[in-house]
Amino acid sequence: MKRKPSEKVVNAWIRLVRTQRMVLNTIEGDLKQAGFPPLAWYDVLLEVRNGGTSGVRPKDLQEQLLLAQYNLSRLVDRIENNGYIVKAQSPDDGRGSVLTISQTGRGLIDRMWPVYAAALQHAIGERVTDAEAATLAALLESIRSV
Amino acid sequence: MKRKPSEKVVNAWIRLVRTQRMVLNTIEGDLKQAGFPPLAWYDVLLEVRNGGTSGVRPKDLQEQLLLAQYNLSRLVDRIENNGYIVKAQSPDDGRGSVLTISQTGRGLIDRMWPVYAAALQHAIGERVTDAEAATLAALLESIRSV
DNA sequence: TGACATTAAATGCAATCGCATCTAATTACA
DNA sequence: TGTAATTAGATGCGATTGCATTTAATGTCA
Repeated sequence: MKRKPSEKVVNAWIRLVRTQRMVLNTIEGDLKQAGFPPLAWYDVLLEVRNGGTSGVRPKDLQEQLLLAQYNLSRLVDRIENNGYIVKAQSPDDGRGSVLTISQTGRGLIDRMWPVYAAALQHAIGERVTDAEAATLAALLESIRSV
Repeated sequence: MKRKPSEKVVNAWIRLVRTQRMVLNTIEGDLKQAGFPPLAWYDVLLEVRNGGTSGVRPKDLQEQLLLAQYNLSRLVDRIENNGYIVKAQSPDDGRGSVLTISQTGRGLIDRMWPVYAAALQHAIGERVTDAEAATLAALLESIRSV
């Protein structure tokens, strides 16, 4: 088993970081420009909305979004303090809570999407074909952790 | 010109973020575990070392690494305070400075690399072929800003 | 069962980030 | 050339992150 990555692997990693950073910077910039909260809020709201009426556990969110426990905890706090999600005691597990999206949360996510979408289209959609995007996604997926 | 990204583009972006986050988390974890500073220090040291004896301008570093101006300014401060780089007045431009790597900086970067390399190999190298890594890099490159 | 390990989530505190602004030097150009 | 506009970099201050620890509830297993 090799111990050192090949040049190609290192280069792919560098490109991965730079590209992600670049696209993220433009998205965050556009969102802020439009008066919206950071992208992380959108990510949380989307997952919570997908959880429907039964809600989502913070722990699951954490793993889904790959955020540190304390970061997610406080991110959820902030979003809740702004009224976009509701945090309730979990009926199944006394230690945990369950998050559901509020009506204003639905409104926010719906208003954020056009801005987010336009930024994505401009930063990525206009630069690769759909087939290339699919290949890219597949390659990235193969790197995912076991 | 389309205004909304296709499903494939959105999916590629999601994968891009998650994969980058996952790999970055493991690298940062391994570096810390080994008692080293964050990856950003390595990035800076590498660029500065590549600048050789003539040094590197913070502004160039900033664009290369896609960091915000104030973040790079303070990052450079911290690295300098730890003695790994030297900041001198630029001879060409009275506003700016020029960074060069110190002997201990060279030592640090050399000791960090094996840990960084092993993490990269484990997180990426063992999961894709060299050809796939090259394709990945090329696709990411095509997303780069004009 | 009952003690012990594990897990979900919160939190105090220090470090870092983001924003807005400032300073000093350089560039543009009437 | 003199003045306005731009550029490189630093910095005060509030917000967020990271680390370590805490609290309360579950799981485990003799």
